[in-house]
Amino acid sequence: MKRKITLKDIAKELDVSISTVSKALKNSNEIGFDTREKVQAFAKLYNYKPNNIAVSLQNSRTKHIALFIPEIVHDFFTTVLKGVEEVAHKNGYNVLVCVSNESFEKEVLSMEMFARGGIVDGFIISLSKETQLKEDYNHLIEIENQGMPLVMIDRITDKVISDKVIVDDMRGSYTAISHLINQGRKRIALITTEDYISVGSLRKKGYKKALADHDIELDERLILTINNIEDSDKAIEKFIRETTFDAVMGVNDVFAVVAMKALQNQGKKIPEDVAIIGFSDGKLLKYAAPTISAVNQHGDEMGKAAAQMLIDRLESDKEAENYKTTVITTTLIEREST
Amino acid sequence: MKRKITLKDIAKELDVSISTVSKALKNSNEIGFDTREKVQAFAKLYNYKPNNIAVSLQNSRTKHIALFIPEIVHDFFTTVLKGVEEVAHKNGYNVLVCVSNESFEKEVLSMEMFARGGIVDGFIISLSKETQLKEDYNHLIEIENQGMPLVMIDRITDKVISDKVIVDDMRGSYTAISHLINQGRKRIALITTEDYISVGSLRKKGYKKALADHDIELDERLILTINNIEDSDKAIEKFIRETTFDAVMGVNDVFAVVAMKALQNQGKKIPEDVAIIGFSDGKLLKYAAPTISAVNQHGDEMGKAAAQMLIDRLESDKEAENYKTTVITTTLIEREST
DNA sequence: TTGTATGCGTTATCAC
DNA sequence: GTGATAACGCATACAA
Repeated sequence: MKRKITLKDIAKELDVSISTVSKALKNSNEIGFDTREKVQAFAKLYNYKPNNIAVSLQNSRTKHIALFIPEIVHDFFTTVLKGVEEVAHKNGYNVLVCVSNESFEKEVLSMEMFARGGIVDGFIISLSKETQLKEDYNHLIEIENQGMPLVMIDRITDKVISDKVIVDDMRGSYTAISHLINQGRKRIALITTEDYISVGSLRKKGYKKALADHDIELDERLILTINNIEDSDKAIEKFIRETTFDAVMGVNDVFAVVAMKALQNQGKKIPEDVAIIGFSDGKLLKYAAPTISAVNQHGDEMGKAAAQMLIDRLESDKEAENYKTTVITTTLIEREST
Repeated sequence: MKRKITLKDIAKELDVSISTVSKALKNSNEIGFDTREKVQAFAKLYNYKPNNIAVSLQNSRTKHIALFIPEIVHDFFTTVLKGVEEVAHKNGYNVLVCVSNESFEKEVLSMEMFARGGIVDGFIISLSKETQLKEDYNHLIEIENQGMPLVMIDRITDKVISDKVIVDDMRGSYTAISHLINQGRKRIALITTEDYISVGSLRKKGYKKALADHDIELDERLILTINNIEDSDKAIEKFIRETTFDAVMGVNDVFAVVAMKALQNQGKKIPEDVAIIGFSDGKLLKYAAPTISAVNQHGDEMGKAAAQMLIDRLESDKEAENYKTTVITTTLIEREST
């Protein structure tokens, strides 16, 4: 194990003091030109890099940020990660990823360990399903009490005051449904998640508002609420067998694509018989046959925005407050299914 | 900013020395029972957690590992990340993710910074395309020279000696093609990447060997090499327009699904007219219509294996050597397209 | 212009 | 049993 070279090593080798080396490497003009040259040359030669740990201990900042996502195998969160990583690296920060797997416990334990251990400087989190169900946000509040910046993204809660990045879920949904209505669709179904999932509930609201604004009566039988993701496929198939409609929106990509398959199996033509729209920025809808229209959430933009907000907090010495909520605008991607 | 509580704080509060507190918290029986109780109670009350940075500085181990992936918006790497994260956390390690974006430069710079800065204890890496093209692996060799463990995964190189986790690409491809042949397919096309991508070239080998072993003459015109991922869609469509075959394998999920769509647009029935098979563990093939058969690479297993190998190296004090290559077996998932 | 001393929070060694 | 001290690698206030 080739030990890493330290200031001390350079100092000894060049027969100067450690602090001289330290200053020389910072090009401080406290140090004579010759010494500076000499030290810098030597450091370059031996490829000296300051030990991050020591620097961190010194100023108690790790230059690491944590990103908590509920589930990685989900195009949306993947793009969020990509966005976060990009902005973080650009600003000299590293990203620690924690996949909560929708588990409250993992979210809480990991968060506490990251926070109290001084492992990261701040957090970006998209809440786990379980957390949203329990409505227990003490771990987040605790983070803030410790003075650590926190940015919530996508799956958020109003119970915690912090910076937030969301998408205009309600509006996106509203626009999509309006689009379907304007195309002449009358009976529009919705496949959604249970209400405790913040985004699902907002999308349902947008759906309802669009219907109301266009004087279409709400028919609760056209709304399918998936409570168990495991057998969502079966639930959707059953729903489609038993319900008739001429358009359907899924609050994510899988719901939309599963619905389409079920409809096709029933001999329905897409989009002639039934129009379909989903939520996603991923490949699933883009490569479906026919391609499926989507409300694009711009996960990468959200990730970038969140990272930037967090870093701004970290770099500013103001005592925080005046928390902001950034709303990323969804865009409707029209494809063959509508 | 509520300062975090330290040993010193506890010591002062309880009027004992810092080292007493330190030992008491470790339940050392050097310390009297009463003092231990008292200290531990106090620590629990104030939720004391040792400062990781200080501990790291002490023993020069961060308990962080870096995962380098070329591209995150790719189901395979996503599942790898999931696997790595799971095993890492189980063993008390955190995962720093770096997305190289297929860029040699980003790979090298990030790697050096992680290594020389003492930010992580070890690396798991899947090489960027550019790195494989340049065949410049000095950064990896440098890592090893510094005595830091390195595990290469999936996109690897023989030029660097280290622990490796791969999938039996050649065999997976061989099995898939043989399967097609046994079904009576005669003209089997292959959509692949350029040879410098290690896995692409292996999959092509498996393809060729399967043909040879079944006495089918190789027709180079049935092989499409995608050199620019950007316009792969167009290249595939053109290929399909100009070439006739009764089966096709794509070396990833996108190639397979794009091929299917192009074929369907031509009025071909899947699988009656043309059988299709892809490489992937993601949703894209699973939710296609018809569902597409796949060589499952088990990204999560690979990730888990890689993380375990790395951690084993880190926790063992042996002077390394005897590097291992773990081969994860692919499995053929038969779906509707074959 | 350079060097000394101190501290960041721990752990470990050694003395009391 | 308990505590003082040094050390990890660096930065910085303060001497010289």
